[in-house]
Amino acid sequence: MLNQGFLDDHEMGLFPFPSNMISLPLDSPQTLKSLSPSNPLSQHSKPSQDCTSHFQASQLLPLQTSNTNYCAWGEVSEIISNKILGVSRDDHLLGVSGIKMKKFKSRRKVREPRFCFKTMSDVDVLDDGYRWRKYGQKVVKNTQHPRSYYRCTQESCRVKKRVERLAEDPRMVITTYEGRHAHSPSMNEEDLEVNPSKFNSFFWL
DNA sequence: CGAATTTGACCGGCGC
DNA sequence: GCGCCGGTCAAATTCG
Repeated sequence: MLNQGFLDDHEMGLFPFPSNMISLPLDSPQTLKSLSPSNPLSQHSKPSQDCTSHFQASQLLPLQTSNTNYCAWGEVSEIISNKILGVSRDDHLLGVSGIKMKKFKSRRKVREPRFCFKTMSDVDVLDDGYRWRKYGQKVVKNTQHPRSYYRCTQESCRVKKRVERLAEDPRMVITTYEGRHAHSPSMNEEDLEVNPSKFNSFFWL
């Protein structure tokens, strides 16, 4: 696991990755801030001049929990797609959520909220505190690396995630979460003793 | 031997 | 209607 030092303590507070996960956007936070003049999020959520603030877990939450706001969430994903993953609005090279949202809008189909991010890691499956069972793998068009599909092992929890490596940089892992966990992360007793609040604010909590 | 993974088949949406 | 494509299923296989 490479540590590029993107997240300092302060940023960890904004977006609480597990300690073994390193967020590594291609663009710096400053670059993301430059999106703000055309930030589509301002129509749907609290006005913000700083796009990076939408990476705060606290502000992501309302977008994730409301079906009526899924368009706004799509815009979030699209920003991530454009600025972090480096794909354009009309680029179908990667099947990430931001691109898919165009179809969602036209079909008015309610979909589970999604969140995708990119990490630099030797391993495909990052330890995010939840247990996952693989249910499929697919080679998607124009990519040399297969995409893996995982479901949360918890009964009655429908959260899914897919994992793929970036074609341009195989060191990069793109993880896309879909849905909300209806339970706490599963962890062994050792974790509970050492750090009982380790995952308390992670992602959908 | 039960659980997890693999992998080809299948399905539904979409574009032509 | 047909073919392509992404996503899922489920039988077979592997793993612990």
